[in-house]
Amino acid sequence: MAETTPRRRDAAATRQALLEAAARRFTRLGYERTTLRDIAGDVGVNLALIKRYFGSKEGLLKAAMSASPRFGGDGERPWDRTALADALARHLSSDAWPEFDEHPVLMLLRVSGDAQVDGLRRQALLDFGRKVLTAAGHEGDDRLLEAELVVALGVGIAVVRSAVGLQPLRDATAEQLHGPLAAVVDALLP
Amino acid sequence: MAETTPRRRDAAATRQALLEAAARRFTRLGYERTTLRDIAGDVGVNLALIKRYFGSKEGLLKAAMSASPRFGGDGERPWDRTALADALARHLSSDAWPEFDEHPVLMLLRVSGDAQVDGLRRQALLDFGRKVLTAAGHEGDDRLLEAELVVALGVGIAVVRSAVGLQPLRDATAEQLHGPLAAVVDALLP
DNA sequence: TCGACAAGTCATCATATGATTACTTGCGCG
DNA sequence: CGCGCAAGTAATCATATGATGACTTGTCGA
Repeated sequence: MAETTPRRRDAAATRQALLEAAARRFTRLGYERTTLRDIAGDVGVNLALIKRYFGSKEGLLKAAMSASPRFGGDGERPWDRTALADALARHLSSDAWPEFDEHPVLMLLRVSGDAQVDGLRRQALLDFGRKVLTAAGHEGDDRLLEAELVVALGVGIAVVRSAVGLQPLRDATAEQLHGPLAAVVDALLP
Repeated sequence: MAETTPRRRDAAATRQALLEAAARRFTRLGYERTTLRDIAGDVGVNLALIKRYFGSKEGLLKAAMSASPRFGGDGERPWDRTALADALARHLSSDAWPEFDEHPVLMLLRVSGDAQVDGLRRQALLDFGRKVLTAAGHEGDDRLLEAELVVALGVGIAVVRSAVGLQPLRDATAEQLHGPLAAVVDALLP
């Protein structure tokens, strides 16, 4: 958690480091249990800087959520039918997130209260559902419920792995998850 | 939330009322955001009583978690294969929990930190997984991963419904859920 | 070189909240 | 009736934490 290079007065780098430390703590501990002091401490910087850059704790949260990676968000190609189960298995396996309590989805859930934050969270999951739907080759909204069940399964896996650490799910590899997940996708969105 | 009958100095009733108010708040808001003052206020009683009966906030949480109903816990008959999807659909539909943020499962998740609490939570989900397994007619542990995926789906549905309120899942009835859930169970535990 | 401005720190405040101890009051039993 | 005890209250403390405004210092351009 301590910084590696002393980071000589570089606002952009400091800002970035704060965002990362914040994301880690919000994800692991949730909003209330992470303190600004701890985040500042992680980065090796003074508490007051957070106010300078993000205005408030809520502001920091929003920034961290906006910067957080999303399911199949970034460089990832649009999924097709077979890639869907694949991507799910990869993102949710212990391979991808050995630190089982740092999965980005968890930040969406551990946090609440502010309406704008709720919006971010909601949008992320809506996007994910939409993505599932098109990956499965359904264009209309007639299978939206089923798509949301796939989303729910993804969320549930992340939660169960992290918050509860249930075996054998906690240590399942992408390969082990792939079969069952493909079966579920086929069953729900044939 | 205010009490209905004035409740004349009845320790048992007061204790019970505290447990219920606590469960509601812990479930909706999580551990940190619920305050002892608010719980005491709900019941119309002084803060110090909580200490008297439960020792501490943690103690109250443990008591509330132990008293909370479980998936297929109480009077419910052991499930068989067909009853499983049925029970899942019922417990997770908007029929059963129109107050979508009061589902008992959520208390398991919103809370963390203490080892003993983690144990309670873990045990509840383990029991649930075991129950799924036997309901599906699998005796050994060879399909434990699949059973846990069913558990994860249940958890995920509750989370998505409550924390995010995603449509159409949020308003799905037991009837609407039954088909897809039965399909998933069949796919995972044939 | 040096001075201005952004980057960063310090000290302090206000408040919410859990804990705790001493007190009061209603109820039932003899 | 009245007394003793459990049920309940009041007042107060300690502390953690977010917010803030005034201060210090490093860096970079002219």
